[in-house]
Amino acid sequence: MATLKDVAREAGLSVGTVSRVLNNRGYISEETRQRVSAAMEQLHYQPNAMARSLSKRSSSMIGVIVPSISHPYFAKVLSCLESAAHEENYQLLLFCSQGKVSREEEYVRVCSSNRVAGLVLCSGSVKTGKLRNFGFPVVAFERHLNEADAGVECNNYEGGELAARELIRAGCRKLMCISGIGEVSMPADVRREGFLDVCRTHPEVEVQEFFCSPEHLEDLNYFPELKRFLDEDPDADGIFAGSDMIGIQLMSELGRRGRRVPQDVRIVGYDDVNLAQMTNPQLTTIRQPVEEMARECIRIIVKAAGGQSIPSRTMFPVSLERRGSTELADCIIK
Amino acid sequence: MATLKDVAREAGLSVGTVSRVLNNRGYISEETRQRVSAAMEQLHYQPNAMARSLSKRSSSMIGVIVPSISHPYFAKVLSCLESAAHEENYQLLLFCSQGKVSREEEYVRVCSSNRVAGLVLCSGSVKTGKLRNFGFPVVAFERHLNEADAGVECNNYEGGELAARELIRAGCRKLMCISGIGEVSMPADVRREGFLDVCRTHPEVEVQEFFCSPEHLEDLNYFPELKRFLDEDPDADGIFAGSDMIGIQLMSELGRRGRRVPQDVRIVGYDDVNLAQMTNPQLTTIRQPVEEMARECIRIIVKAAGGQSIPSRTMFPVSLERRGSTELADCIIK
DNA sequence: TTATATGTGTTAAGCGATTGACACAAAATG
DNA sequence: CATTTTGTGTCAATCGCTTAACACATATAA
Repeated sequence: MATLKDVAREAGLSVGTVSRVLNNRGYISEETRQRVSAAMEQLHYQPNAMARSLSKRSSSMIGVIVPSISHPYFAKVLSCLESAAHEENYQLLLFCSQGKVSREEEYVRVCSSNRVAGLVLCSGSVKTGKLRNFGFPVVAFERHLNEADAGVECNNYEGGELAARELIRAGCRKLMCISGIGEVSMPADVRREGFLDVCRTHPEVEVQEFFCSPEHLEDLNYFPELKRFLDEDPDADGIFAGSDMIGIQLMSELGRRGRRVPQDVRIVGYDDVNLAQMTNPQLTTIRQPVEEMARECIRIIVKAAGGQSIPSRTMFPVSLERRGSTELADCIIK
Repeated sequence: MATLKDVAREAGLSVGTVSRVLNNRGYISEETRQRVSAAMEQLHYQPNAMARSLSKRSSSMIGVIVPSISHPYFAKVLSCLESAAHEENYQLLLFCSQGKVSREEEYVRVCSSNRVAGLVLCSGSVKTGKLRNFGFPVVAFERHLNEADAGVECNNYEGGELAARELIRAGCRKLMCISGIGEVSMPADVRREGFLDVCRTHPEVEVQEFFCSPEHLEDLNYFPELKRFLDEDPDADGIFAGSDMIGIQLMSELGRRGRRVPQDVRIVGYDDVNLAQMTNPQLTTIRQPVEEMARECIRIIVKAAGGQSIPSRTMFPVSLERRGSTELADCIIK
């Protein structure tokens, strides 16, 4: 492949000058610019990103670690991150931890090896001291910060509140709250708190709590657990699902049991993945502004790369997307 | 960050020796190995992948271009690719073309800039001459080869045949064939051919063809088109959906119209994304062995990186996954 | 007419590794 | 004892690009 030197020779210029053109430094005449780009064209020159990164001591790559790629929520996050990164001329180095801490740690090392400009951590939580001083910022996406340098999250407490109010508004009295993740200090925890706090102000409603184990982030199969929950509490009339995936599977299972949504039981999901609009009825859900959140992550990393200081915590609002699973009227017209 | 030099100093060895340990070249005593790894530990040394790549003139990164990340099919492909790449100690550089050729071409250039070990192209098709001689192999995933160096695909013709036979077996006589992509020389084309060829051998069945426009790969919303199709041909009793996403939305829309699946109309999807098992009824579909296909892609690139020659075309078999959307009996028991 | 701004070239060091040539031990083998 | 194998060190070049220092033009402004 052609190198800078070749381009310089072809253009009849020195390497220094060509490099100046590429990096827009110092004074360059229009004519020189033309000659350089002509030569680059001629030779199909592609600057060697490795060499550049080596020189600059940092690359234009951003690491991303997700627990699962095929989970629609993370697929959406990934998609938004890619789009935001592209706008800033960064590339994504993708890693899937499958929820395993050992893989997470390995991937953090690989990121460090590759001198990424930053790391977006959507997965678990590497423990104390493992993250600091890697020379690049670590941004936690919808995770508790632990050792990250910054956190981007949405208002999960408010999300829980919205869900509870929606079910109560629709007339539900016997509620179920199914949390996606059982571990402590996860976003799902805060959602549950918001939900339960609202319920407590309504003495007429009654709530049962259930927990799905976190390993289902990968296989996405919540059916066995959901069946158990529904067996245990068969006549709930309103269910808050900790994620849309739980909500969708819940509707499918309820259908199999002959319970109609929303006539017999109403469901509120969480995340607003695009699948939530592809079920019948469509799933009412708490929407996270994932696009904005992803953009913020990238912006933080770009800022840090530019030597600027970064906000340690950014919180985004959520909103209720009312659809057919809580409102009969919404079932009719699409 | 610590460099090789630092490690050498810390271990009381020379740079050459340490490099030998890292790359397992020449003779090294056990004691030296110990001292090196102790020093690396001490200094939290992470070899600089940029420097290494520059020296070796190739990196351990593999580029992947998909048209959409949030599409469950590509999310699955991506997930399998990541897993396979990890096994071979490669990393994934992720790009989303959104179906735009201009972005594809840009991304191919970025890959070239980054001296990737290879590129897996799951998206569209960069035209003549744009791909050859980049210095790394381009593997087309479920795409026609055009200018790629290798292709990995599954037997789409057989998939179409299987779908037709399944619907006919179930007693359907008035079929619809909805192709996901209208363009020529796409895998969906071959699927349709297989489907139609089988239908032709059954004079008692009648088929209507429909085409969805390819832009829905990104937004995933096929509803408007599907509604039109169903309006046009409201009494079909068997539908072959060109992809599971089409199949799922079809079932949702049919539900809204009061048509029962599988009693009134039977559906066969394509791909077997995990969502196909989360609907009610579950979706019968043609399964692609995506895991194996992804592994093959990575293997091809690793082979090429090792200087070996690579197969220009690899085809995998598909299989029918019979579920509730074509078989009433399968609706009852999960 | 000085100064200052603008445009270009040369040179050399550095980024952090890899790699090969060569030298020189000590240990194992014949 | 001579030879081969094993283990380590030194040195220098290379990968392709960035960047600073310095020199030398010409053009423009004060």
